[in-house]
Amino acid sequence: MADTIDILADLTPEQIEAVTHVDGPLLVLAGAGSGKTRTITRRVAYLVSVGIAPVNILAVTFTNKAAGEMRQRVGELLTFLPGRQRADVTVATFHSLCARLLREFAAAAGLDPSFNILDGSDQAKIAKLALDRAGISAELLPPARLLSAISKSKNRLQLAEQFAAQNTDFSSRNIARAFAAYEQLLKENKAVDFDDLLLRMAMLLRDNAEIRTQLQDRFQYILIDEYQDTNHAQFLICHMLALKHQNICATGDPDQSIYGWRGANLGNILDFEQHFPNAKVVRLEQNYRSTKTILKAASALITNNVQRKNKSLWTNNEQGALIKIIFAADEREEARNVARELRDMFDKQKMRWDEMAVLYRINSLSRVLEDSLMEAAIPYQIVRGTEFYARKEVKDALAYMRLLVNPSDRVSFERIINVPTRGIGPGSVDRIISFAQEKQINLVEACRHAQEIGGLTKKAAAAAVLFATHMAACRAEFSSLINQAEDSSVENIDGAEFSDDIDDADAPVPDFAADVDVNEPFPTVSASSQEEEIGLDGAIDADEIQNPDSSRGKSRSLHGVAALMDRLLRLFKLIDHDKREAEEVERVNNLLELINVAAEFTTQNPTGTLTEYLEQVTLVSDVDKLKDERGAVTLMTLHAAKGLEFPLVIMIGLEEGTLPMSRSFAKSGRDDTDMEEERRLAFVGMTRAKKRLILTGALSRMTRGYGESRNPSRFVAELPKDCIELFDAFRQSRPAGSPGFRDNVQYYPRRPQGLPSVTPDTLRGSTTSTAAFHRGMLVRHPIFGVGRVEEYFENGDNSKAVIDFRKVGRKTLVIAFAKLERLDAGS
DNA sequence: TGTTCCGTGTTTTTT
DNA sequence: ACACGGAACA
Repeated sequence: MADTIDILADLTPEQIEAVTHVDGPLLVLAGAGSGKTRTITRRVAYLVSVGIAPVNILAVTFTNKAAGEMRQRVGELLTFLPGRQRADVTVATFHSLCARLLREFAAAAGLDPSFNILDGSDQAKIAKLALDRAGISAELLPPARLLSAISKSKNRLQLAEQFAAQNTDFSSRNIARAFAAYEQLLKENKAVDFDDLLLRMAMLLRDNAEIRTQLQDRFQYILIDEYQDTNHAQFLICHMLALKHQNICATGDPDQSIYGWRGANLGNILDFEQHFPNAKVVRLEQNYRSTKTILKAASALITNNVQRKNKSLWTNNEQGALIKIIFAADEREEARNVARELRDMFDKQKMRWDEMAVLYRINSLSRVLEDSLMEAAIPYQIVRGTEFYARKEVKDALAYMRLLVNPSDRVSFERIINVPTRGIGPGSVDRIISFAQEKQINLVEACRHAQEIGGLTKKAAAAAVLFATHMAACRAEFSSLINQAEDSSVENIDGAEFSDDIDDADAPVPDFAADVDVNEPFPTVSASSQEEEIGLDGAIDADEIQNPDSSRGKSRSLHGVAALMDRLLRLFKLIDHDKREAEEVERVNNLLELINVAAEFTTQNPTGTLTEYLEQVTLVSDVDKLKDERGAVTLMTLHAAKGLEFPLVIMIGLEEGTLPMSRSFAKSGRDDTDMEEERRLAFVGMTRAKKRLILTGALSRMTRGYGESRNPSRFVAELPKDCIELFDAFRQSRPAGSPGFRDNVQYYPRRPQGLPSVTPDTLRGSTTSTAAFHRGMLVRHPIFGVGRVEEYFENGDNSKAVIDFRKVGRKTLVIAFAKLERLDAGS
């Protein structure tokens, strides 16, 4: 029926073996860069081509981005199928798959189908509350330690009770009590954490034979990617799903296991053949990605791990350049070295910015780097922890939606009941919450009856009632989007409950709200048009928002979640038009962007509910949002880089204490499991590089304000001498026993004092006159956008200006390199 | 009640 | 050095 020629085109014999193995367990041990993604994608297509129904195929990936890409590629390969069926293959991450199934089987899992999924910061809040409730001080048991203990326990499918039974020492008894309080709080909030998604799914499969059989028959062919990073709960889930039909295909690479700290169990992949007898094993050892030099160095490094299955990667690629190793005096100089190397690659090797990446062990290392990249006018994008969905205004807006779906969500309620400030202080909030608990009603319901709550000020009570009224209005208007919450609380709902006519009668929009034009949507902004929306005086034009695009003819109307969000922002006045500071402009832009995300969601998912939307935004990770941004260097952690590749990779912070991290130093008498994971992390980083690899470090690094002296990483010393060239800033002798560079040391030319780090070559093309700047004038920077000059220091070629950029805040720039464009004369 | 300022802890890595 | 939470003030 299908064109299997196409599906098997340009695959190696080993890859074909993996692709065409249809029935029975299969383990694909795929070395770095061995074409694994391609192999499993083709395998899905192959299964369909031999007549297996797409609905019976489940592919589990590590990130949502990987899932999206696979869905797309599989779709492209399945052109022989009608479009409708192409989308029937389930491609998901473990977490999103479990979330989906737990909603489907909520009753059996003992969950409310509209449960919230807590993100990291919500989890931390709950942990603090739990400690509070259990009467344990945060210094006796730090919230982070509690959370890690809970997470470990849940990975083993143990809840508070079993934890208490198994651990009886003093510290564990405290943890057990806090754990129980934590679980109680989750229940009250109708919330689950990330680990719960896995644990509850595993328990459901274990305890409910009927559902287990049903899902086994639904997912007859299962593919699991990045199998080396699965934890015990995930193992149990795939094991139970695959038990009946035994068609499980696991792919992974033990040498790339870097999530042991999160409970990943290397035994899952190492013992696959014991778990699934008669498993076929295919090894992919040819590397298509890197040069011989890079591959040789990475292989040499990983050979130092003892707990390891031997494996030899090889490649037909060119020999390639030596790996540069550059050590600097301190982290600022290291950052300048990085900027110069990037610039060189761009200027001399004609490499595009988006072909380069800088990788580091911990997020905090990106700070200095950003400064020097800005100074050198190198465009970059950062994939990091504090990003879009962690922004306060974004979390606030999402909390409104969560509360709408789930009026018992205390975390969201506490977050936004007084945002924007409406006179309901902490005391009033406590009273409302207690009232809700007493009367066994949800929090929004409690607000509706605020007049009956003793101890509230008139203002607070009125505000609470109004809040409830607005919530009810939204709920009514968008009932078709929100239905799941009703499902659980109302028995045998008839359709009329959700019909439109109930809106006005049940929950009228209060009159006073008429001053907000609730029917006029915000303009949706695309990234490119955002700049235009910002007036030169630094504030978004309120009229632009209120009367969007009438002049452009087509007035776009918002649908689905985007429309709901738009309504929420207006109804609850989440955008303050009076504040006209740069900060507020950014807030507004973030919220507009959030509307865009919602609109996008509705486009891709026309029948998507609010719950599904919220789930998506909670489960996306940083890497998922990594855009293929043309013309920007990518900065990210080594963990985030897994699965990616770049022609040039620069790894920074190659020091003892940073990579490897100091906590991984072998404790006396223990094995060095942690150290081996650090080595794998370095291995993953190195094998991301296709053409060029540069490793850098600093001999002194600022930590908590003061400089600490550092030694070069042992991993550098483990690289074969004929693969590397050393550059060393200083002749300093190093402490005995530290890996040193006594042989063949070339010295990096030191930068003359007082000169900027970037070579004068970079000045070519810059036509900026340094004399033309003064306080108050508006300028545009190619990367940071528009800003106002706050201070200007004239100093010849080294003139600097402090500029307050609307988007990125205040920066100090060297005029000669910053390529600033004058916008007006200022005032 | 809301805002500002100061002292404290904080840095692994993430679904 | 920085961000956050608590205390003091408006």
